[in-house]
Amino acid sequence: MELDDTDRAILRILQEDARTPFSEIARRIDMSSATVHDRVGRMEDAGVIEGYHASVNPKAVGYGVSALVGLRVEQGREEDALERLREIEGVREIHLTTGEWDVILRVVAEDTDRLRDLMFDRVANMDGFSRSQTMIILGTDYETEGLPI
Amino acid sequence: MELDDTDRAILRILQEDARTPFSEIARRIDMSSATVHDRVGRMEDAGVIEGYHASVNPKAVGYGVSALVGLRVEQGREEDALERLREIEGVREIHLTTGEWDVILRVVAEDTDRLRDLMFDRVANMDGFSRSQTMIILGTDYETEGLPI
DNA sequence: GTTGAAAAAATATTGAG
DNA sequence: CTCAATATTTTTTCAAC
Repeated sequence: MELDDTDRAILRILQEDARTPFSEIARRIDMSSATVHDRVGRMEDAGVIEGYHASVNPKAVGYGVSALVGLRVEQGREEDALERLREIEGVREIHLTTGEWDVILRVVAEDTDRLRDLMFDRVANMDGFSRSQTMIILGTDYETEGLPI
Repeated sequence: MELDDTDRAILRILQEDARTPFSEIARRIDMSSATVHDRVGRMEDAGVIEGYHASVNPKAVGYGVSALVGLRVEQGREEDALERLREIEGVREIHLTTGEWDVILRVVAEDTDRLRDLMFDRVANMDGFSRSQTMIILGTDYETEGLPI
């Protein structure tokens, strides 16, 4: 789908605050709210907008620790290994990467003890991985909400 | 702020779809929508809910490549280095980590050429970093929307 | 594609238990 | 804290340009 400047302006606003009323978006981009409605609907249908999500403070729901985990996968075990990773609670993202690691996970845990349990009981001892490294996120200095559009 | 099971149920729904009408949430958790409204407002005020964001398909807006970038920061240059990283377009997250890297960035770029520009012109040659490694994300196998609540 | 206006639906507010 | 009822605002639809 081709996006014009109006679409991009709408996306910028919705990335920032997905609950901005269409009437307010319309006012800001100087169009009618029916147009905004129409364009948003088309971007949703086309998969440009993938969804709307509340972002929840991890600490408020008991997750004190985040980490990135690099993994080396044994040859031929990829499919199986990934499938088991997906089932582990606390695993939020699984990325296939170039460089030092084949897979990088992003995980959350209640505290460092639980993170250790997660890593040693469920990941490190899991068949199919030859090496792992846990990089605990001490703090997140910066995080944009969305892409530069 | 203390969260009870009702609050958590609301958070689960809003993480999944931030535009779910309060009336629909009320129906699902078997409460009135005024209650939902009240609880959501309090969770917003308390910072439990940090915001609502549309998630945009990166490819649809021209970002074909994502990467994780590990960086080593020279002693005493941390503040200054981080500040300059924040200003680079395409840098979406800056995490301070334990382990092999001091800082891990998450970046997006239009294509691998642009990623190379970003990395070599703007990051690798930047003062204050002694080593860097770019891990291109070949694909994301799995990504949860939000936390396990 | 866009619009203004009407209809439908949702959210915000109020007052009381 | 929760609710029902009401007031307000937003979303959605639609004929017309």
